[in-house]
Amino acid sequence: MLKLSKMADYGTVVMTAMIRDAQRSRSAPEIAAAIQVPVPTVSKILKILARGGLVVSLRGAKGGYLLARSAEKISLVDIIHAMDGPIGMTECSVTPGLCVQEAGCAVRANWQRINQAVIGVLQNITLAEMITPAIAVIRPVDASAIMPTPANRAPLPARNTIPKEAA
Amino acid sequence: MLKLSKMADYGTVVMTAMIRDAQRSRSAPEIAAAIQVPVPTVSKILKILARGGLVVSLRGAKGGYLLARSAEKISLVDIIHAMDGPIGMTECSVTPGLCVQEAGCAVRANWQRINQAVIGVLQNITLAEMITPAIAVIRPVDASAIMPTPANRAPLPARNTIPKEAA
DNA sequence: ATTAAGAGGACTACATTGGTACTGTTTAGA
DNA sequence: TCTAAACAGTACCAATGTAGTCCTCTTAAT
Repeated sequence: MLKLSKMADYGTVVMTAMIRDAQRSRSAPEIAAAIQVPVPTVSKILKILARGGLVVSLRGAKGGYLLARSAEKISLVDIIHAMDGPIGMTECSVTPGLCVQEAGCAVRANWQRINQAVIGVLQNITLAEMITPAIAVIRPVDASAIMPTPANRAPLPARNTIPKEAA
Repeated sequence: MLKLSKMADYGTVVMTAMIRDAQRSRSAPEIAAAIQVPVPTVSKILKILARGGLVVSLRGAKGGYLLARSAEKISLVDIIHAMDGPIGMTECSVTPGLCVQEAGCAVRANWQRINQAVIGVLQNITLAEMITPAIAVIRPVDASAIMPTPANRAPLPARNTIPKEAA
């Protein structure tokens, strides 16, 4: 379904929970309680985010986590990248040398551009914006694209085998 | 890693292989040979594409497949949607009612808009463009186009995808 | 009638994901 | 100095999803 992992999803949730009163450090159990997610899971997520440099950890008693920088300076790509790794629509556009026909493949180059466009969308959305009632602007995309959703159920032209499902 | 499935990837490859001489029907084995992918796999992909209305099948001896419409009129969302199902960054932005959390979840509404933006990028790229040396443009857009999505002010029951846990 | 081709499932093997547990390390405070 | 709270790292398991194959049935040209 082309969706990001639950962990990346949780990642944004965890981080949004840290925006308010951002200078106060919070323990994993506290955050877990706030967002209603099991403590071990939240703990795991925070560790990953910490490794990604998005949150800062304070060890020891009275320790906890803080956002590493202000929510306006954290983008969705940052979070997704930390939680899920690189964003790439196709394997070959991230890891070269997997495909026999890489050399003469125009498709691959195009996928790489598309990746950039998608990343662009995500890059321009900040953590801070995620808790606003409605994102002000989603900057880099293609306008005419937005319009309606797919609904492109093809008209099925000239075919010779239809009877079955007409029933 | 936020990537689309191999099947969707293959889907685009299969379809690009059908662009040249598009009015000639091709059998699954023929296409498989052209793109160097096992016949059963290509066959499966073509069946899915046919169900999605992107290719037309001709049964019987001398049968095969044809693009259902011109490559300029087939977009990447069409293909991805046919192969992978709906595009949604988070589960909750596609299937409501999965998450136990406070009602004022602005995050969810924002994910829905982001989805639209990503879909927008994909929708504006045609199959025909995928075989050009480089996509002409991925035109920049302004998000006001994205805003006018239907009822966002709906009573959001759930936050994100949080499985039933708080028993 | 024969045969090439697609349709539709069923099935298997594998990889990834989500979630948990355990052990160690750090540090505030009694 | 001792204790307890809290993070760090890793290993593990269960469930799910994906990729790929195969088999049988139907369709249609010759």
